[in-house]
Amino acid sequence: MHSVSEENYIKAIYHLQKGKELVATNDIAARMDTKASSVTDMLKKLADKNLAQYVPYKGSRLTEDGFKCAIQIIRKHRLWELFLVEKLNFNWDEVHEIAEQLEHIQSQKLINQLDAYLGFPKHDPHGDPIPDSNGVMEHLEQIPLSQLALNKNSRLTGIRDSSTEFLQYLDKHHIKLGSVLKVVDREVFDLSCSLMADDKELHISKQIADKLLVKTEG
Amino acid sequence: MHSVSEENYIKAIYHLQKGKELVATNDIAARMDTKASSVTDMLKKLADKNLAQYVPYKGSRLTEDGFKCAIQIIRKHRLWELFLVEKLNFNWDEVHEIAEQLEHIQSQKLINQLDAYLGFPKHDPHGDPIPDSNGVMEHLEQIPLSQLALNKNSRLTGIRDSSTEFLQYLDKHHIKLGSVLKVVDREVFDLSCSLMADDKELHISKQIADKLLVKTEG
DNA sequence: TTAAATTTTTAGTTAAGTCTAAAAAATTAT
DNA sequence: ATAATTTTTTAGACTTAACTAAAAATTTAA
Ligand SMILES: [Mn+2]
Ligand SMILES: [Mn+2]
Ligand SMILES: [Mn+2]
Ligand SMILES: [Mn+2]
Repeated sequence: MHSVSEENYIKAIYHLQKGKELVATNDIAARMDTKASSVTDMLKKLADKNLAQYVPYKGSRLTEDGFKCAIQIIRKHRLWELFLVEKLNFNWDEVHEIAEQLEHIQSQKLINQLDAYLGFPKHDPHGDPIPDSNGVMEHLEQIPLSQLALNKNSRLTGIRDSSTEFLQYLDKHHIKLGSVLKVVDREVFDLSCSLMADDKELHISKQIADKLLVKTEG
Repeated sequence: MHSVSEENYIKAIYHLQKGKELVATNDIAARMDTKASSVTDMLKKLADKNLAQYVPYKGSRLTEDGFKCAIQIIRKHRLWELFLVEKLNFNWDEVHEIAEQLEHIQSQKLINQLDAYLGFPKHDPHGDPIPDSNGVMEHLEQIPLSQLALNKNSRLTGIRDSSTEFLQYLDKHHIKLGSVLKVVDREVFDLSCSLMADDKELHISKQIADKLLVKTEG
């Protein structure tokens, strides 16, 4: 159907589109570690195929078709990540690279069977929602820990950074999805926080607190 | 490491090499449904990379490196096929195309974990041997049913054709790996055979009998 | 509101992998 | 042994997806 390259551009636009009207060419180039001129070329192709709307010098956005395509790729990516963790004993910091490859395998039946095999899961190993076969996914009400009121109990439901480095930082401090987090103090100077994390004390920077997405408890 | 295209050529040479000293350029082209001129181009590249030995106008053969590479691709192909059948409820006639894609996923850990998950299987859904992580695979003593002596019991251990059409023919007649086959009569005229297949009578052409690989029983 | 800086596009190359058509080599038949 | 046929290679072209360098448009700053 679409080339691997096209799929990667579609995915990048999808992720950058959050909120914005139009996605800047340079932002796509930065995210994909490529040159802006290459992006422009591809945007024209995606526009020809009616996968993206392209306004020269202004930016681009996915069309209905492009959006559907993006959702399917993300569905595949997240199902494969979960498969690797649940069935093949991978750690959550090892799966992204492999899922980047697996998400381009073309077979509707494969992905639907995999979904069933995993029990129609709602979230991937990083807490991100998995679209169902109709492209519908859960929207979680979650806020960054940096915005959580003092002494309020919360549970970690997601993260804003799935890089190996960040995931390993969390592993090191025994923080995982579902961990109970409470901010007991927040420094006015640098907005760093003192936490109770699953009954263990921990002090983290604002930079980290921004990346921890939580749902308030009770 | 190697491109998908390179891997496909390596695999083709491997499969065509059986017995032969050198593989003909045209044979590779026929198997890959491409043109001989494209094959020549690739053979030069494989030779440059020391994956194949290329003798202009004579043919080609895999080097030690190329052979090892081929075995790893075949290991992946067959493990994925088994995964699809065993875990995702695919039929044996549906898995080849998908495995053709999955065999190019690059991750040593992935394939070793998959192997372990499947219980270090020795054979794929079509009876073909699966190389272990060192590239070692079982060599089965098996003969085509067309060469089996009359009234000798045998068991189906492999097939020489994994096309959807042939696999569906076998399904239709309830023949599967492990089926007990006995040739009760063979026509002198066309070498077609009357069989007892798992206690059911069946008459098959020589063309079919050539494709059924069996191991004699008792 | 003009000038400077930034962003984006265009133009021209490159590399991988494919193709067709023609030339060269090898094989087979006379 | 020569001719005809088949196989293989070469030459040149095309497509996709990159790149660099230069031009054009937009945004920001003076
Ligand atoms: Mn990921
Ligand atoms: Mn994820
Ligand atoms: Mn196969
Ligand atoms: Mn097989």
